[in-house]
Amino acid sequence: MTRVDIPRKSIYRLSIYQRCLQRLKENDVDTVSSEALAKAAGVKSTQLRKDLGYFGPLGTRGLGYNVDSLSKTIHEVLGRTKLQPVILVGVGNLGSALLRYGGFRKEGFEVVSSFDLAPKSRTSAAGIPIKPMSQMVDYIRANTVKMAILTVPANSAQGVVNDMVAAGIQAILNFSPTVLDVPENVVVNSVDLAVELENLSYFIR
Amino acid sequence: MTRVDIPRKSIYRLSIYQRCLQRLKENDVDTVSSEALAKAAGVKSTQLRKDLGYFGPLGTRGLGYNVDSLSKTIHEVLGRTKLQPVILVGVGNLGSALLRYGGFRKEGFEVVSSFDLAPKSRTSAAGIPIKPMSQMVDYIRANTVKMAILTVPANSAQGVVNDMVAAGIQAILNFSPTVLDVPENVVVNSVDLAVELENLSYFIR
DNA sequence: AATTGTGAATTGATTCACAGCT
DNA sequence: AGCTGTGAATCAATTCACAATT
Repeated sequence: MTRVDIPRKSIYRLSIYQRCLQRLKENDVDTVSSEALAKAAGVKSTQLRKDLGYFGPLGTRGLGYNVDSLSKTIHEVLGRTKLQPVILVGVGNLGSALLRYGGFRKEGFEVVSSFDLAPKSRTSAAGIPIKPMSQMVDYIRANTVKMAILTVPANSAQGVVNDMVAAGIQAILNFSPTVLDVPENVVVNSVDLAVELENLSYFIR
Repeated sequence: MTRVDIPRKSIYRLSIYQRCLQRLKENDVDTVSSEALAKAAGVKSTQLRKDLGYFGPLGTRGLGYNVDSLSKTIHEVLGRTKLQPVILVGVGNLGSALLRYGGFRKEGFEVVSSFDLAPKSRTSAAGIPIKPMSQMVDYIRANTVKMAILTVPANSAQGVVNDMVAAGIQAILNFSPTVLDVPENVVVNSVDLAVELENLSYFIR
């Protein structure tokens, strides 16, 4: 079973299951049924089982899943076994908020440096270096950084992306309101706040 | 053709087409083929035509789509004909960054007020009122607000949601890292930064 | 007795292929 | 001649149903 034929949405849900498992662990629950976990994650139990099924039999029939070991397995599947360095590019409003929002660290990601065309200071409020854009490419190469968070204005996004991809970035979390063109070995997840709001507004009467 | 049987993903893409049309308009292009527009939006031309097809024949065979009128139609379809009031709940790091980030206004959304358990000041840097949480429900009712941006910690999210839904909120853009339980007439779009990163990390070698 | 794991059936979305306009 | 609009075909994801296992 190669990685490619597992639906991307299943991978997505794995992260959600992981978060639910964490909460169960905090409450000292050590076994959970697909029914219960699915409910917490907001999906059907059959879907949960199908999702987990891609990675081998992980549960015990008649009993359920061991919270601790399932959580460990998902961790491994997602490739989250060690701290992953990430850079953030574009220290404007949103960028600096994300730097301040320390929540990534807890999940195994470390924002090791940020970059901006015209840094207003040398470090962010949270103590993360803010370097001039001109140093980005060298930094990515020197530290073999594979992940980037992109919070630059829409019109400069594609140019920055070309540079980071050439330097070795393989995954981009894009907040710039634009469609990025990348080679197929690079993966992009886009979060467009205006699109999300616009989409919601369709559904209100 | 009722609203319900149009795929949600099509609605999503409408917003993206809209953005591309805007850019074309800025460049004084007045006609565009499905081929060209689809390329700009990063989708196949057949998909674009199918998406638009749900809302009637919008183009001219042999010619393409009129940029201006297509843009207007999408605007209407998305229900974005007048400024839509939105509240933001939870003025922490992320919440205050979003208040500062004025980008919504341009897209037809106005953050009319924000709420926090313990407001540190009466207005945000951008001049948006920050009111105590206890006033949220009355405010929603008094101003018939239908949309909310939720940026509270995970453990208080569900409680806040119950209150806002009871007061009349119909659509929620949720940044709290948790699964929300809402009645089916309420729609939630969740943006979970940690999940997005985790998902990306699966795809890097 | 309970609950997983999984082929088969179903439902949903995308793409094809081409008829129908301009 | 060119390009849209759309039913049919394909491809993908979800759900069902039940045998297998503890």
